[in-house]
Amino acid sequence: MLPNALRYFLEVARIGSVNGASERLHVAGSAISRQISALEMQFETPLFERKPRGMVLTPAGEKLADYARRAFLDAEDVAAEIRGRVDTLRGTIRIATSEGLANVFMSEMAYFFREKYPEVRFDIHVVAPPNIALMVREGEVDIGIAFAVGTPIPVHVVRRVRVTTVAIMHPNHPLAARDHLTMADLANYPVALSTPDTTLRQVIDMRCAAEGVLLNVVMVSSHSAGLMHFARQGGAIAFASPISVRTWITDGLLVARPFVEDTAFNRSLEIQTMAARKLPRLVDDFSRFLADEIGGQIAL
Amino acid sequence: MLPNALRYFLEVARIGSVNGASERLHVAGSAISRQISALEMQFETPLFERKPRGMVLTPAGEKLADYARRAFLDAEDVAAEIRGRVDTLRGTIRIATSEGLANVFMSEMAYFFREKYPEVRFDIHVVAPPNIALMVREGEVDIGIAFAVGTPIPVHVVRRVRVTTVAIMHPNHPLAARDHLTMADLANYPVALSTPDTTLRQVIDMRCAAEGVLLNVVMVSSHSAGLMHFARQGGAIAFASPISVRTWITDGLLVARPFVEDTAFNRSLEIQTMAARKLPRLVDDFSRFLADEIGGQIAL
DNA sequence: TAGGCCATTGCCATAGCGGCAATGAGGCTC
DNA sequence: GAGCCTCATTGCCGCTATGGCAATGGCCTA
Repeated sequence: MLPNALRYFLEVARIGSVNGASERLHVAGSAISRQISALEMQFETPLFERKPRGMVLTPAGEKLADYARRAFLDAEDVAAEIRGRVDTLRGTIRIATSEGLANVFMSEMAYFFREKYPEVRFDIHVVAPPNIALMVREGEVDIGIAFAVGTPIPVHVVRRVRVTTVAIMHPNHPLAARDHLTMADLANYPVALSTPDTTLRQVIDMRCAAEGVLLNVVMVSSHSAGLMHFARQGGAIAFASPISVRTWITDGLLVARPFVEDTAFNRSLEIQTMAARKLPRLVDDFSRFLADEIGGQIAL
Repeated sequence: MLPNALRYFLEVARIGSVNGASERLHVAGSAISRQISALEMQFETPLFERKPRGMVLTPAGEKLADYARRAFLDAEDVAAEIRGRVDTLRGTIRIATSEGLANVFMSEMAYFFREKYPEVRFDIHVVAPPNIALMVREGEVDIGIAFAVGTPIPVHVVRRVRVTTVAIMHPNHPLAARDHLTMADLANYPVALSTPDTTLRQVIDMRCAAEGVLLNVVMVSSHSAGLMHFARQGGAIAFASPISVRTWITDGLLVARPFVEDTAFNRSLEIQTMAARKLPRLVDDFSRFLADEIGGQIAL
């Protein structure tokens, strides 16, 4: 459907070397090298920088790669459509998100969406937050759901919503009686934190630094669901965004207490799709559905 | 850049015959026929209906053609971008519109837009109204500006605005003293109409029929600018939408008087782009600019 | 019924593509 | 600092796929 040159080019961009792409594509490296040269001739500019350890895209190459990725995804969708499959309401939605969001939030969203589209299948990739936008950009997933991080990956943000951070605790916890908390309030109680590479941890650290508070950290985990269960058993106070724990709160298993002065140190939740990509009908519907849902939750 | 098969396919779709495409592309008809067969093999479905007088797309073929057109335009844009030309603010915007809109409205819009982007060039195609959406769809122009007609051409409508119809006359015309008019008011004066294939004429005819009024028609022309000048000289009352005559009104050369009960028999002005196409930066800017402008004029 | 326009098919030449092996450039290690 | 390893690139060769030409058969029109 699309010329091999573009396929090779894209694979080299992904893998970072001709030989690597050669193995993966089962095509001789020479052939790949030639096709890329041809493209560079055609555009009259180098598409890769030749580094000693492989090849990395030049700015021009980035542009072409963006185009090629779009074109391939688009072609796939069209082919599926023409073949009669996946016309509107059945199909797979590929999502990349972080562990904290995959747990409650994505489960809920998937559940509700499937009430409208029972034939939908979800492929949920739980990956490190900085990789989410990358996967969206490379077309490995259709939708990324992530807390915005200072990275300027050029993806399309369908919606961005500021979410607060709340303290999560057992319903009988002494602080559960309070309406609002400060970091200083927590200093006397054990807390459970996520690892420093998470956005959640970063806002908590910033807040502590700002208030000059040293927390009594009894658990650090990269698995937020584990932290929540730990808090549920009364072991510590944990932290989360409201949407990450919604059902647990409404079920009364945990209580969430907001912090005073909640405007600072908040995160932005983003729904991301590939820039300029024509989304398949189903994916588009889901992205709108998500946008509506988190739009409604912005008030909490 | 893209496979020849798609180029051939698209040309056959455009022209409607293999032989026609053969001449145009300087490629043997047999080669074209083969490539199309190959595509049909690949998709396991016919893309054309073979009629005695040529070939017309099947629904599956339509889908593929839409894709191919997008891909080619997109590829062109990317190529231009990579080559360094047309990065952001210089370039050509191709527009299809009707004669009535090309006259005052497009001139104004182009003029104002060029104040922000002095390097812009406009290619304005004045065509019969039903062809505007077709040209947009086939990618022959970037933007279509047209009054909505009951045709279900699948293009993307950036904005749709209901526009009223007003009577246009010399400032000294007796009816210029009135605030609002009915069709019956006009019956005693000579009027100038556009040809029956225009949307403007259609709403006027409908309005006359509804009110049971027979107009004193002294001129019919397919050239709306001529009708306006005729009105300006006092020869007759003409008709237009407010945006089509704006500068003439503000300059005091003509006066426009609205009709009572203006909700019925109005037209919708549409700004159209190719469905699901990634617009070049400049074109996108202009479409937003237009949308803002006509959005602001909806009140008139 | 003859002629014209249409797409398709068979046959052939060739340009383009991919495989293999050699070359050369640039780090890494001992 | 010498040898080795990992790269990408180039020359050569075989093959596939593509395009040109001419012939065929279907369908409509004069």
